[in-house]
Amino acid sequence: MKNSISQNLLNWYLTNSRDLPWRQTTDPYPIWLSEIILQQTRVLQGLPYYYKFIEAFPTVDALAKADENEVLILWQGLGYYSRARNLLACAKTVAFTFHGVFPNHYNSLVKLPGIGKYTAAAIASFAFNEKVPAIDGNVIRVISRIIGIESRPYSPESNQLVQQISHQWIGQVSPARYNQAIMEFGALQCVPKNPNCNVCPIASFCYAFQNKKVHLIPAPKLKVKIKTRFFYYFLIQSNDSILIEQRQNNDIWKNLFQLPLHESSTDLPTELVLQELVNLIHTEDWLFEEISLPIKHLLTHQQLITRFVRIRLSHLPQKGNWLIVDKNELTQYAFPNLVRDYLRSKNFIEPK
DNA sequence: AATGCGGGGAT
DNA sequence: ATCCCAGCATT
Repeated sequence: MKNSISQNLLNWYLTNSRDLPWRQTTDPYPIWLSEIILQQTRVLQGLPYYYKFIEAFPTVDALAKADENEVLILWQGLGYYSRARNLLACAKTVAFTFHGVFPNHYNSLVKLPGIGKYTAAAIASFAFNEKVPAIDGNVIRVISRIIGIESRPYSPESNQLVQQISHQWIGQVSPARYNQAIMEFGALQCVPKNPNCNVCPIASFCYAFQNKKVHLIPAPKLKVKIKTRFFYYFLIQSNDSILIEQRQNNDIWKNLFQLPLHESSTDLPTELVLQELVNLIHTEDWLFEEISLPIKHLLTHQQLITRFVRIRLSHLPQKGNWLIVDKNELTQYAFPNLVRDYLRSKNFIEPK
């Protein structure tokens, strides 16, 4: 006998699903690519990136031959850049170790870089119809509300229950369809805030709706404390060339490029900022042009307060990992949004 | 089990 | 402002 809730979800999906490019195929390459792009990312935000990647790299073998900066340039602006680095690492493994053929089981997929439990289940079910539930934020919300899981999402109790229910519901229907349907249901109908339960086909089975707890389930995540960092970037120009450097530590924007930076944990007066500039370039022979107002850049877990200092000097010093690049070559480097937007505002990079 | 990692859209 | 998104890797 078919479980009525999963059957309702599939029926709902039939008439409410979006037409998305990676849903028209069982080829694991576009499915994998879309899943990596969509980790912690809304479909509408990821869609243009998906098209860019498919066009630049039509196959996993083509992607495997790219160099990392090339991939980061296409990824620039999407965030969580370890996804891009792992995307390339995974492509290389598939292309060179598995001769261009994706593993076709969950247990093999989950070992690849950048592929965790959710993504392995998504690929295994969408491409190979393996019966493994893909459990993402949407699924946790939908199941929590229907069943009435009031413990915090991702807690052991919540995980245990969601797993159990998922296996039950995926049992009698097409695994690929079921996973698509419940996620789409969470993304479009059972949304986090103010879902329209009046048109919900499952409301009569829903614990949260029946008990007027839709706004209480799932329980809110714990808040993380936001750290503040002060960045002072130096646009150091000589003729049409400027200095850039690659970020290398285990920190935000790893492997992306930026301008020479001084970082501080406190706000600094302009004199001190200029003193730090002198410490960096070891010369007093420069022409101050301007210092920008502080620009606030919000990340999930920290806020950056950034000022850009623009100077000119007669010739650019070489130091550490600094690169001297012509302004016409800047498109060959991947920058964080913050830096790219500033370079754009100064016409070093063409407007979008 | 907790933490770090981006950027943007919806409310 | 606040929440959270087709999560993963590291500690």
